[in-house]
Amino acid sequence: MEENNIPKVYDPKSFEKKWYGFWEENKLFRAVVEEDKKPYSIVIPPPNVTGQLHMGHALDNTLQDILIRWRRMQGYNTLWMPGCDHAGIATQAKVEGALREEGTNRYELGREKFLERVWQWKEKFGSRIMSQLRSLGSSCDWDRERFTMDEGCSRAVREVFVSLYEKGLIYQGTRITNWCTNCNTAISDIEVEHETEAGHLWHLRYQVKGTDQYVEVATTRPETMLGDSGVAVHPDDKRYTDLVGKTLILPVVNREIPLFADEYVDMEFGTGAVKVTPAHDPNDYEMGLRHNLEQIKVITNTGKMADNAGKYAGMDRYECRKALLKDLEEAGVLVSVEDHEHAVGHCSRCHSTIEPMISTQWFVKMESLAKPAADAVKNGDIRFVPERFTKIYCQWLDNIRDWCISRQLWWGHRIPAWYCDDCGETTVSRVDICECPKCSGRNIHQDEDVLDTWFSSGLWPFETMGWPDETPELKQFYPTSTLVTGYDIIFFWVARMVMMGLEFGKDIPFKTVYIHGLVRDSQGRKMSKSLGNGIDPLEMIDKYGADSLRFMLITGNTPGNDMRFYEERVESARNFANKLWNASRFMLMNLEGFDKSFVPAEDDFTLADKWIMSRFAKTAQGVTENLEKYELGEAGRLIYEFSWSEFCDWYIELAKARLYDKGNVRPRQTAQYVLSFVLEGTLRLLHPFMPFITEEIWQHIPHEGVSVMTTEWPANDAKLAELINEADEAGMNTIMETIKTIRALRLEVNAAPGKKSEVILNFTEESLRAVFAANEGYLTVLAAAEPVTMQPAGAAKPENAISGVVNGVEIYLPLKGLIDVEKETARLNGEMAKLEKEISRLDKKLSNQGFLAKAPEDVVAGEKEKLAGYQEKMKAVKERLSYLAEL
RNA sequence: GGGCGCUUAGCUCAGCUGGGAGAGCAUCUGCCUUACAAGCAGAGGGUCAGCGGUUCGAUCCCGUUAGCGCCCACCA
Repeated sequence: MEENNIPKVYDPKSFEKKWYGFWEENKLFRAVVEEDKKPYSIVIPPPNVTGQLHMGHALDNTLQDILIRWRRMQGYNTLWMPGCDHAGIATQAKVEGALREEGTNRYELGREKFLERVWQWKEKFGSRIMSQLRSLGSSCDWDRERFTMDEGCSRAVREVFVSLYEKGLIYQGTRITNWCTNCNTAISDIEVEHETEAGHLWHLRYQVKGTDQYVEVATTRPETMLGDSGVAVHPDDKRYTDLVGKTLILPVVNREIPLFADEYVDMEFGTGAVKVTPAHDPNDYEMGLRHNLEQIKVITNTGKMADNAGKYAGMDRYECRKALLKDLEEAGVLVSVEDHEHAVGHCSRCHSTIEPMISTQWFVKMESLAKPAADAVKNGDIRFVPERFTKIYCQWLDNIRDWCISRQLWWGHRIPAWYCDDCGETTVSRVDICECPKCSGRNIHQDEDVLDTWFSSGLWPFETMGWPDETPELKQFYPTSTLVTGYDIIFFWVARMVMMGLEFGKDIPFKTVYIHGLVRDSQGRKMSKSLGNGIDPLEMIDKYGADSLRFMLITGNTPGNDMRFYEERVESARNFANKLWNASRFMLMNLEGFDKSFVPAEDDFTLADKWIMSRFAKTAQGVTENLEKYELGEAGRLIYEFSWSEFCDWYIELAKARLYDKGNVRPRQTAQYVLSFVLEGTLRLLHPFMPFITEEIWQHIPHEGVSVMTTEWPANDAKLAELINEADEAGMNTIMETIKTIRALRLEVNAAPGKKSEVILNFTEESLRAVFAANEGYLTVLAAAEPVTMQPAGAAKPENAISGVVNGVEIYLPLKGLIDVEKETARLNGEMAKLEKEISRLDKKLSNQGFLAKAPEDVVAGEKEKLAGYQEKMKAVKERLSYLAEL
């Protein structure tokens, strides 16, 4: 931005990359441990290396960057730790997809070669993501970039796994888990999404052995009958009392199965008799254990019918259902079918229907870990913003079940367990072993499975700081200050981090959890690949600049709520940037002769100077307060309003006269001083929100220091408070109100824009006259008022004029020609109606004894003042009306 | 079956410890006024979802109803 040749339009592309490079070269994001400095730290929610950043990431990282940049300016020693997540199942699926297109698959490739491919993928997308974060402006300490599968994280994972195993909190078990037949792996409970679906309830009858009697059962999944090993009824169910203990013949299969009683059964539902399939239903599994039933697995890991399914073997589970139902019907076993809505579990990754399946998996015992994690939030050590997420978090932890952590995948942290083929011993070890510690046999092999991705993400806050070593980083930056993330991963990630942090980090992992919502499309739909409604943040950055995107994402919505993405709103943020750009351009064009050392004396300042500085001080305070409350949107809005509606719309206009009058040096220098002071301060306030444009402008206007990002946060300065001046603000407000009224009146009479209007002001509040007299020029410049006659309240009022009134001032625009009496009367009548409404409201309020007795004094005084103001206006309006009536 | 959120201007949303509503976009009227037409100056538009309650006073607090959305949940 050279003074002679300042681009007229804001062009973010011309400088965003440049400044990011500048910040990095100067190591301004670098966090260095300095024990005497107060720390502020954030660990990034590591984006998955599956692909590229979406709008949700843009929001998440903008929020973090604002907090980090703000705290940095406040003088904290800030650390923003960046990195990526290996995202086991998701990334593996991506690479497998790529292989499929090449006509091969991971089994053909083999484990080792496959993993090489995934690492290649990781390199490509990991660096792409990091470069996208840079485009957004994220001020991460890149020298510390981590990956959940790098050496350090792997060591931490190993340590935690073994340690939990030694404590008896990790165990291996063969039991029923959620199985995704498509991903071909077990998944944890929270990876199952339940959806209500319209299905059927098929009623089947099972013959009681050796009799003509039948027991009717109802099922939503008839194909599982092939694996039935019993039928259960409630012990109190009189209908079945006589039959309990009898044997039934399972149709088609002709297996003999027991009819038994179990409390679990709901007598009200269906027929009160439940077919029991221990191998394919969690409840049946439990009943099976209680009654020692056989577990007959009739569905394979890939969703086909198993060999023991007789003629149905090899069929897909749904094909089998169809075929079986036909057979059952023909055999007269199918009694009836009714429509039935029920919740069906789906894989959160691929959305295929989950099949409960018995398999051997590793689990974490959660109870003893969950309790302290819930307590940390209940007792306030960790705070959720917004607060309502506390309940959601606690409810989950209070009802937690064991966590299945093994996955039948290749991409991930391999489970550090070895099996001895000679003696059968299982060894869990911190280091790889090649010999069985029990029998010294060398016929050992490592567990094939890998850990749930969230197992390593759960260690993120301390594993990235060097744990299990006791590092200076841990000492200074752990616990971290704030965690910023979406509500969708509170259970997956936040809760796990708290549990792991308390258990291994020996402290909570973060003090505040700042939760944001989802970014949806303009119709409120989730952005997704399949819908094709996703909007690429980079595309928006390319079109409008990162600052505009950032500003759009954090304003106009409230913490924890979803937001809709409208390109129009990015455009409007861009317009704001452009406004700022031009304000700076204006200043630079008028900075000739600027003297850095010049400091105005108290009486050099005009009313407008003092007013804008007071407004700036209040804005700085308001912004700070809102940032402290995590109301980033409100903070951004305050800056927007101040810089546009006050600084640009009023102050710049008012400063022009002095700036253009080059012969009058001191007033001109004062205007330059104030302009520069306020603009520079505003840039600092805005920097966390819009880092690029603020740097670009700041570097071109008078400044001290290397970068705006290392300047002091304005509200830190105690002197700022001294700028606040209520009396000057009040005086200026009256002038502004007067100007607006004159503008409206001029429009009313279609005054030619270029022509001045004569204005007569009668002051009912005499003290205002001096204020106006000293600043008469404001009216001329901003309201085209000339000449302006100022007189006391009692002075004669102009006859042929239209009028307006603000508190303390009656305003008259004398007209050369005749006034349109009818039109003016109508206008004033409208005015009067509004005033009457207000006055009667306040009258009523102030004659209410209860109000007078119970409302706070200042409120009563305020209402009285308002009433007096309205009454005064009313008086003026009525006078005018009666005057008009006489014409 | 529990729990939560939302309902405010035509649209999208603010309104943070109760003193009678704001922004952006859209609409209408004037303006190419030497920073900015990505702009300037004006204007219109809302019984703050319905009903009850607390209070001197409710968009805000409590209860309730309705609509929408989300989360949790092992009734076949």
